[in-house]
Amino acid sequence: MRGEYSTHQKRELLKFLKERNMQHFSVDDVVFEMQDRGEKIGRSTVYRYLELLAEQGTVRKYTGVQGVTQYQHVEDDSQCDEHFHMMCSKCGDLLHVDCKLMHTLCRHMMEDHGFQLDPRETILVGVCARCRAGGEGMDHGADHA
Amino acid sequence: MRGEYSTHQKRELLKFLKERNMQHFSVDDVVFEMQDRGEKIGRSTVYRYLELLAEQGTVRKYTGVQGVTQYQHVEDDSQCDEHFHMMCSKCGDLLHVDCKLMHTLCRHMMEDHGFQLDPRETILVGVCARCRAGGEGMDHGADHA
DNA sequence: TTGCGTGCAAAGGTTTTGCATGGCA
DNA sequence: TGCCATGCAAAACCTTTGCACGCAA
Repeated sequence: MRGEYSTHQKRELLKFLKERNMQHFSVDDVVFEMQDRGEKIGRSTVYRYLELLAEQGTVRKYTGVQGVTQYQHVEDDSQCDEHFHMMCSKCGDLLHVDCKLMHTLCRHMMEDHGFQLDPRETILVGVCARCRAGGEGMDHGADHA
Repeated sequence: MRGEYSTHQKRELLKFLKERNMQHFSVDDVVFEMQDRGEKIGRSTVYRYLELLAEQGTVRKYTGVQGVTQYQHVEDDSQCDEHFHMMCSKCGDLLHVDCKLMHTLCRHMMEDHGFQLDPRETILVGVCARCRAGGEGMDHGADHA
């Protein structure tokens, strides 16, 4: 059965995940961070373990900018039904929105449109306050005039 | 300058787009449909022309399931600032939500969270009424236990 | 005739898979 | 010892790009 053994790579990856709880990252982020730490871990292993954790529910997968998969460790996702995620199309940052209006929206979509919204999968897209202010990340997007 | 000539491939592709106005499709959908029709059009041409139209604003690009780009022809998008799109995670259908609450949400996100929501890019994910009723498309999703 | 448009093939990037080796229990 | 886990390389995929030829104006 998969995920049975406790190995060095798994422990290191779990450490990384806990340090970055609720943050989003790509497989490359993991690989390079591990390299910097002097830890040896293969790309396939990262893919495979993150996939396993995603199936178990402690990690979420999103398709981010340019089709690159973003992962996010979620220690306790009981609260996540209550809020949404926003992604900045400029800098790629993933943010959380804790807000009563989200709950209202969910109920409304169901009652008036028959659509059962999934807050875990839905990502609101737009531009974050920092990028609107002309801050960082302005070198990314703008792929449509 | 790009997009100057009127060619056979462009006319055929435009015909396809108009027949499927507001529907979503992938490059493969186009290629195979054209093949079935007996029309010859190269994959690169489809990519290039859709990209051009996306820049001009008559076509939208979304990153869909498994990182496959989905395109959508939008004859008149003046209304689209006012509504959102929902994607059913079961059958993959893209639906429109015309609803005052969306406008409220936009304003709220800006005023209370400093986030400038982009209704053209945002897709609400969930399960549509038909699939909830146990209808079609139930063979797709469920990629996480 | 000019130069944009097209199609093929190759390259580019991300993710998956096969297989031999290594390591946990 | 048995079998899962790992890492490498290769394959699979989608998308972009280079280049020679075709075709619209």
